[in-house]
Amino acid sequence: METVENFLKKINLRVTESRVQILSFFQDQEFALSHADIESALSGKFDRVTIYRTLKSFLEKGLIHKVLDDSGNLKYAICTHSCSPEVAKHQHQHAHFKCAECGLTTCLDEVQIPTVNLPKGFALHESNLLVQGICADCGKVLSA
Amino acid sequence: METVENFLKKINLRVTESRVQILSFFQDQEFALSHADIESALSGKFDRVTIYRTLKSFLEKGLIHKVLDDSGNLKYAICTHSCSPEVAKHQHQHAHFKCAECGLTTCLDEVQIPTVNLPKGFALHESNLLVQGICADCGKVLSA
DNA sequence: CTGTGTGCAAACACTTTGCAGGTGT
DNA sequence: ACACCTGCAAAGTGTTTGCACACAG
Repeated sequence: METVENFLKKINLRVTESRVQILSFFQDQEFALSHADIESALSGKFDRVTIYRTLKSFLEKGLIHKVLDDSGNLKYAICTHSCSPEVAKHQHQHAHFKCAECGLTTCLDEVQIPTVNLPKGFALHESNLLVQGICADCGKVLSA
Repeated sequence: METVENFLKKINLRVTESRVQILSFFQDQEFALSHADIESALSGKFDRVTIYRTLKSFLEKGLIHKVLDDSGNLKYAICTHSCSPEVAKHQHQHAHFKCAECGLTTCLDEVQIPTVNLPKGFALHESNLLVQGICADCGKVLSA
């Protein structure tokens, strides 16, 4: 078992209150989080700017990854074991589902993104698949 | 052969200078365009706000579709024949490639996005696949 | 002690809204 | 003539930067 504190140390980030709380929040959540989500969840405890900077350093260390959104507001989700921070340039193959009704975005760990055949000379870094629709919970409410 | 003017009439949009020029620009481009791209290409001819509103009405009419971007800035691309504006809710299955070096985003028409198996009760509306890497042109320059 | 992180203020960038006047049909 | 579209101004929202102080190592 790995504490959040040890995890931060391991990747050479100083253990500060905001990092611990934000990272813990990511671990508790099963949904992708936007800056606004974090800000309101930790309401008032930290400055907006600190949250921006914390997200940026987590991104650089490979702790979290971007989750695309069709509204233009990026979200972030914690990297699973498959994205180890040790590897500088690891391949991300992320699939996510966003519900148009409740707006929540979940990771679809089981979905395999096929390797696309790029034209000659193209190099692949990363693939992101965003599936949009209505989740089971919202579907029930809508049809009721 | 279909003129831009006739196309606009067919979908019940008034034929105005800004719509004609923006739609023509989309047709001429093989890349997805952001609001800023359009603004600078048509520099000064139209107000920023007009461009926002034009994009919005094109979107509503199904003339263009959103293209996801990992920078948070949405881009747009013209819908091909497969997205007819007549169909109110047509399935979009778009795959795009974005070059990390030049930043250009191209449609990958030939790539098939597999239908993902969603959990029970989930309804699918749309799938977007964004593949990122280095395009052939930038690859040459970088290795030179 | 030293370098990094934080909070505050301000700048900057992006998008939306209200309104008056102009234009397409 | 009438409804719709445009431009301008302003407000709203999201993000970045500079600087002084605080804190982790």
